Amino acid sequence: MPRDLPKAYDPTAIEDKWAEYWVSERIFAAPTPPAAAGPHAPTFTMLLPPPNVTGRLHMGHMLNQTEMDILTRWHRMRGDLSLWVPGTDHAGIATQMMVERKLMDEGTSRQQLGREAFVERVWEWKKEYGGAILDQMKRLGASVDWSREYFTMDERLSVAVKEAFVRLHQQGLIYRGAYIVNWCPRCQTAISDLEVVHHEQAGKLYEIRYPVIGEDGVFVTIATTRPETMLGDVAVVVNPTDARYMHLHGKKLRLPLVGREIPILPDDWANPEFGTGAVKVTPAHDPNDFAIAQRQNPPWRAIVVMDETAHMNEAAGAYAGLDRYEARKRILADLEAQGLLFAVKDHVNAIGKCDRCKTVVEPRLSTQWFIKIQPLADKAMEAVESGAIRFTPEQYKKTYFEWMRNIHDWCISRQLWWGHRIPAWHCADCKEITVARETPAACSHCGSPGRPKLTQETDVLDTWFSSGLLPFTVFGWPAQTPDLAAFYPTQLLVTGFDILFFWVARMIMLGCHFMLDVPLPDGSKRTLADAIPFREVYIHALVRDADRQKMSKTKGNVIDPIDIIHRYGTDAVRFTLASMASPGTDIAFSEARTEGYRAFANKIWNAARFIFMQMDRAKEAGIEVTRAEIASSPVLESTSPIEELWIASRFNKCAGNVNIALANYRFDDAANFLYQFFWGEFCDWYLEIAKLRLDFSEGADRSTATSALSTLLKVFQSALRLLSPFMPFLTEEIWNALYDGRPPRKSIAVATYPVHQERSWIENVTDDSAETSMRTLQETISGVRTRRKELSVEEKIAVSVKIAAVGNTAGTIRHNLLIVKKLAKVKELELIHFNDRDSGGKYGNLAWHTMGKIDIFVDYEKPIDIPAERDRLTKDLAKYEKEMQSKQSQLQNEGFLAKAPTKVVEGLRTRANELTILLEKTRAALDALDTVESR
RNA sequence: GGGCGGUUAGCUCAGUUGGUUAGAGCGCCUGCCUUACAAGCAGGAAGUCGGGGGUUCGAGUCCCUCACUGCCCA
Repeated sequence: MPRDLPKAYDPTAIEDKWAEYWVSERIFAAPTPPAAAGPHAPTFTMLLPPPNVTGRLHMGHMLNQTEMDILTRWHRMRGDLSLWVPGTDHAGIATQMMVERKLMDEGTSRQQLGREAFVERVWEWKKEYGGAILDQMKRLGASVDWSREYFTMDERLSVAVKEAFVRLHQQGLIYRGAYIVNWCPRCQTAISDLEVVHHEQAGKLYEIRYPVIGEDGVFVTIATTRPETMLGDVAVVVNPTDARYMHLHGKKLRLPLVGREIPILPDDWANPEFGTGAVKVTPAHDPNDFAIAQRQNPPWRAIVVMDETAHMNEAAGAYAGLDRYEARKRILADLEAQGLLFAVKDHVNAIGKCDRCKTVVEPRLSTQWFIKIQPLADKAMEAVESGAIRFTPEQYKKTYFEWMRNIHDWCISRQLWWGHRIPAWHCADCKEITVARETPAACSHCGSPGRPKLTQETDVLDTWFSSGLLPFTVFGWPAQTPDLAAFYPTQLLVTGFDILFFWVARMIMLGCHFMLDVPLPDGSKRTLADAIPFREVYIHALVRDADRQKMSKTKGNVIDPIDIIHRYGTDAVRFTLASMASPGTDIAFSEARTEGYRAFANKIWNAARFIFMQMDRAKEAGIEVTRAEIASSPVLESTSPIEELWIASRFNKCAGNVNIALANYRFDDAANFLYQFFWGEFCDWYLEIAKLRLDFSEGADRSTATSALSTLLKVFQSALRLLSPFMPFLTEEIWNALYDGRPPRKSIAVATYPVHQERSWIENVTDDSAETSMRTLQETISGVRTRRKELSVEEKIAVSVKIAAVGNTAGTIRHNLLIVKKLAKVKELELIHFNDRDSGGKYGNLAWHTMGKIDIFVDYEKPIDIPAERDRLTKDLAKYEKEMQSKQSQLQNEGFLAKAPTKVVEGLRTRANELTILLEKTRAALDALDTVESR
């Protein structure tokens, strides 16, 4: 491991190397704790929301994984048994589509291949391309346990899915029946409510006249947005209170174009305000109409007028074979010709499209499998209500309850070939269904032999059914494995709100349902609080582009994380996402910020270079800090140099803050604390001051230099550990280099995470005193620098300075004269007593800057820019006067004095006193200017 | 139609149970190649906290209202 690092940080040169190292060395493998060994370290377990096998890494994944990785690395370094389980999802529709497209290119189709061969082809496809997204994950440095990688179609998971289905069926929670479902005519399968996206579209509302039978020239005019479905009408309903139609209750209508007689019925669904108040009822093609038909319990049957591809079927008579939209045109033309099209009005209606392929969904009556969801939802609500599962941000709890309360039975069957085939067999003899774990030998109803008589259900299960089981199936359920005992319930789920219902809610429902039956490791009965799949849910926001636009392929504003990583490095991208990830707020991903954080990485890189240079210089002088010493904590005493006491104190506070921030999912705060510490404190002040002692040349005080270097190394390696979960690559590289390639652990990722307790570094000193003193020095140095700038003193020129300060402050400056002189470029520094200062007289010919407790007089022979100086002072004066006014009015307010806490009142008084001095001095300075001018 | 958010510096965002002078990054202005870093250093400017009203000694923060805007569900 060479210590001669290149001048500029080049992430590409190191990241691949470490990504591979972590995987090949199995740094992140979490072994099953031995069952008999009694209590083990606390576990931190998390499931990776499985990406689709067809997927490619996008910014959302990267945010999600960055957050999970930071948390996992944090827990791991804190000593928890940390397990992050990766895997992919077989994504029924998406994957099937992908392979079908390929087959089309080859001039064949899945129908030609047949089911078995097709599924074989999908497996081949998966083998070849399915690992792409996980390979991308490896590049991110995601600290998952690769030995536990799963795929939802794996044999062991398939067995579990079957088991879950059979149990639910036995429990009467799965039923099969003819209901209206969302049907995608392109995918040719049923899809669940959640897979339909609604959006508004400008459409038309057609008013059509249905003749009343037996009353010549009398019509009921119905309003519909989808006239083609009228072919399947079985009734017209009107609101029972609607006076316009009361006399027609029980009468019949002649359905135009078809000629069928249909009844007029009263039903509350009909809204007198909407359209004409009369609603046609097409139970086979509209969910509301289906509900009406069920309510009305009619003697007639629903009439399906379209086929699976949304073309009109033979029931549509003359329109058979037409596409639904073509049929609409023809029907409208025919109605018009017959004078039955009463009106066409503009109308905005919400239409549902297939989430996957964006085809307009056709509600369709078909036979499907459903889960009776209410019993599961009840437990799932209780789990959250009782606080067993906690949401962050909390507001998502409301959304969750809202959905759970209005939940509908879940259609879990899909007319696909790729997926978990439903373990049910149809009997050719008795038409009954046998549900079983294995292919049954005989029909469980009539006993007909399996082979020729029983055929397996062709439908497969919704992909989300299997992913909903993952929190326990990945650990071996239904078997009671040591893994399940050790790792269930998992601690946390990190995900986007877009799958709150799809996945999160279903995991909670299924977890609470199935795991309640699994006893706890000690054999006792499990309660709901331990049946839950995870104890916390952290929901992150959406990653948008820099202009807050949603990323989409059509807009062409998709940011490819891999591309960004190539340009800025993984660490910088991770840090960007972390720093912007404040709960509940979407992230407008800004390259400018990534650039800034690449600069941050570079800053640390160069701090490392500087430190290594010092080590080399020390070595040349025969001084070597041992690896063991670097790895230890600094030992500081009250006599230690101020910058060491200070940086130790700041580091402790930073460590404390970062830990607290992470515990609260405040990735943004954590990132900002680290940024501020490394750059604003460690580099800007500590390193600069430490330089004054780091002199290993002949004749220099080598013990001082050695001690300074030793502390520097210790603080630096501690800080690297603190940063590591956020910038794992950079810190790994530098940490290894720091130990000359022989670090105390295999990876910084398994080193100890700093916590606030390292305050014991400075047991003998109150850190506050160090911080107060250091603040004085910083203010003094900044004050001189500001004053130098105001006077346009060239940076190279060292100036003479007089400083007037009160007791403690003066003492601090006196004890650290060298620091002030070096950092503020001062050649002579004279401390004068605060009371001796005389702005108008003694030092009137010197420029000065005032800060309330410290007055700084910079001696500079160049003439003062009087107008500029007057401008500045006048501005200051106005500012102080304004503030003083508000302070005084508050201090004169009796209500305030009586009711405000003493601390606040005292603070105000102190500030008022300070302002008095500032005002006085500013006025005096202005007067002095006049004097100077008049000379 | 029902529900939930958001509006703070030029941009993107923090701002805890109401409390002293509202913060950060990027950008902007000025000056520096001070050998760890120009992906840098030093200094600086910039906000009537969406409008209005109320509660309070005190409101970016709590309440009401209006405007604009985003999302979820139907």
